Amino acid sequence: MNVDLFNTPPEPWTEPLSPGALVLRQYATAHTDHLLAGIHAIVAQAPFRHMQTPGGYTMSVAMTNCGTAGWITDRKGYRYSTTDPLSGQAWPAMPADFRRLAQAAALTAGFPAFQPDACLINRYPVGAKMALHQDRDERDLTAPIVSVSLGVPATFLWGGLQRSDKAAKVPLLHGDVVVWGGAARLAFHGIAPLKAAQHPLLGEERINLTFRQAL
DNA sequence: TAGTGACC
DNA sequence: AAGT
Repeated sequence: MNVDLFNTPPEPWTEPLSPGALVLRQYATAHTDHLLAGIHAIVAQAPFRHMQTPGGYTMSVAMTNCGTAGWITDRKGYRYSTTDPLSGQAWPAMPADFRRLAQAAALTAGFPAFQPDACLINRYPVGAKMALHQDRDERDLTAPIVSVSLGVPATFLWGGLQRSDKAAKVPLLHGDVVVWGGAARLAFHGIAPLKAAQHPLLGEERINLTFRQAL
């Protein structure tokens, strides 16, 4: 009997999504306590808020940012801003270990030059969703996207380069990391309405960290 | 920032 | 419109 089976944390494993896109299962699991502590400190400086879309609707996902730049949306459009519109101050700094985790994940996925300067923090209450969209507000589209899932499971919608392409449904669990770039950089993606569930660390919510090289 | 396509 |  191998006692180690019960004491060794799970090794991360990798699942290809499409050319240029990879799911790194459990990649962040060993660091989630630390990530959550960092998020709590960031949120104390830059609280979650429900932003408006250019169409005038309020997003169901609550957002904040850390890093040199933060992604924002309002009636005027989508963009990156070096300041938090709520405070007029710079976004909280990106913790060094957040950045290292994102860079290590990018390296594993074949993007050794990733220099993230933006970390969008999305909080999904039960029922929150994100419609299919492309991440296209970044300056250098050769840099990948790194997405870290925390809390209750979600269904990631992974589409193609055309909005009309059928999206695959990919379950994303606490600690999973998705990296996409290259041929997949402009793939449409989203999140299905969050189903009610309980997570030991996060209760009824999901938090997603999206690392980007924005500037 | 709109123009689409899906659609009940 | 990262919306319904």
